[in-house]
This record gives sequence, C-alpha cells and structure tokens, in this order.
Amino acid sequence: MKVEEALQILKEKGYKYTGKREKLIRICAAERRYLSAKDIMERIKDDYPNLSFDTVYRNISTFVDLGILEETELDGEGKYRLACSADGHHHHHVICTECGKTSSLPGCPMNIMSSIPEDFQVTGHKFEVYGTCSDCASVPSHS
Amino acid sequence: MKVEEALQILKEKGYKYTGKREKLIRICAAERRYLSAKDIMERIKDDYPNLSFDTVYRNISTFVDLGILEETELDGEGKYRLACSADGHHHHHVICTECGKTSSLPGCPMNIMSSIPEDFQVTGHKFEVYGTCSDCASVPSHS
DNA sequence: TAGTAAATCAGAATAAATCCGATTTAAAGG
DNA sequence: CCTTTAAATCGGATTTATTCTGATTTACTA
Repeated sequence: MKVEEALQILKEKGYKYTGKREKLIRICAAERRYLSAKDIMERIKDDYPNLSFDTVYRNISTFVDLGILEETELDGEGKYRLACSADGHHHHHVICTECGKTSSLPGCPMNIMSSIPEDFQVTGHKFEVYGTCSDCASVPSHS
Repeated sequence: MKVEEALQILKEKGYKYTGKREKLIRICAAERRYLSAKDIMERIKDDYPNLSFDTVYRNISTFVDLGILEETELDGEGKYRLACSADGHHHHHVICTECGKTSSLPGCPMNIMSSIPEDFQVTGHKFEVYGTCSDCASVPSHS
C-alpha cells in the first residue's frame, strides 16, 4: 500500500486529515519492518513533540481496523507495518525477531489445509516464520 | 504428553516435586484447550486457596522452557496447554478464539516453504487457524 | 466565518506479568 | 529421625503496555 492510498481510504471513510495521521502512515511506509507503538511514537515526536500516546494508540487501532496497517504480536507487544497483503495477492512473512524486518513468502498454507473440521467457522489464520536476519546476526544481540 | 511424563521431566532436570506443580500439570492435562494464567490460577485455588500468582506465572514459565507446556498469545494474553507436538509428529492447531479449544492439523507448512532467504536464520514459526468452534457458535458470545 | 463533531491532550486507570525480600518446604546426608 | 540448604512460595510492590476519561482544540461544513 502507498501513503496516498492510505490517506484516500481515510478520506473516503469520513475520517479527518491531520498532520499526525499522515506522519504516522509515512513512518510505517518508510520501512519494510514491524514497529512497536513506542517506535512509532518516538518518530512522530520529531515533528510533534507534545504528542500524546493516546493519539498514537488510537490511530494505530483505527488504521488496523481500516486495513491500512497490519498487526502482529512479538514479545507481548503489538507491532505494526503498512499493509502489503492488501496490495496484490494474500501472502505471509518471514520476520526478524531482533529488528522486525520482514520479507515476503509466496503462497499460503491455508490452500493445502483440507482437514479443518467442517463445523468450525474459520475467522482467520496466522503463519509467520521467525528468526534473525543477516544484519542482526552480524551484531551482538542487544536484549 | 501425559502427566507422568511431565513429572518425570521435572524430576530428571532436578526440579522439586510440589503439589501445586502436579495440580497445575493435571489442570492442563484435563483439557484440549488453551488456558490463561488466570484460568489456571483459579483452578489451582480449589486445592490451594492461598496461592500466589507469582507461583503460577513462574511455574508456567518453567514448564514452557522445559517443553511441558505449549504457549500462544490470544487477545494480548498468554495461553497455555499441555505440549502435544512433542508426542509424536510436529503439527499445528485450529484454535477457538472463544474458548481456546483446539484440534490438530496434519502436516506443517514449513515443508513447502522453499523460499526463505538463505541468510535468514530460522528460529521458529507459527501457524494457527482461528475461528469459532461448534459449541461456541451455538451460544451468544460472552465478550 | 461560525458551528459541530472528530481529534487530541494530559494524566488517571487497568491488567498482565515480573520483581523482591522474607518465609517455608522438599529432599539429601549424617 | 534430624539437620541442612537450596529451591519454592508468599505477599505485595513494581513495571509495562494499553485503555479510559473529561477537558480542550481543530478540521471540515454550510
């Protein structure tokens, strides 16, 4: 998804334009990486020093609902990135647990999962591969 | 995994036997369902009313490290069940997001994932299918 | 340009999980 | 059986991520 598309979605759905919202989207668009709410907040503060964290959380939540951001959970913390599955075909990610960097995997395992009980109403699925990217492998862990 | 196996693992690794530990394991063994720390705590309290939640969290964490319990995260909350992947072949689960009930899926999508970057060190993966089981579908949601 | 609903602020409140110092207890050895 | 000791537990404070609330500000509409 591109920044302009995201802003367009907001406009269409009747949400107001604010500089903070655009900044938030631009921050996520700048990296193929999952960011925590705190990561995002710090970066917005460059432009808006008196930012309230409520604003960040509320907007993130709105954007996830609208499909502008994708969410996952790492280390008991919500992490977010600009939606990309929405772009073309549905797919999944390899995620670096050190820095959140992602790369795409082709295909979806749901295609070959034929044995889900018939009386089970599927509402979603998660397939994620975790590990350490080459950049993070070459420096000592900061955890 | 059976209760006896779990207790055997504890003994082998030099952990002490306590009634609370056995009870915790028995509680998880009693259901094919993910339970929250709070769920587990409430059930142990039947036998041990003055239980400290530190004890429950600490033991859960130990058991996860030892491979006695499997962990996932639902609604920003840790959920646990007796390890079953360890039993025979590695596999994945369909999970009811209402009650935590699980059923097994044969096979693992990692087998057909050939396009993970070579310089990425894989440390784990998660494949879970979410939805509503037939029991929960027939009663109004309590959320 | 005034009115209005939405967005933001600032900080309190919540909830899961962890930490910490004091006390108790399982189990090994004499 | 008794003593010893490290592990386990207790009880409560603390931390951390997130949500809530009521007052204030702001983007858009007419």
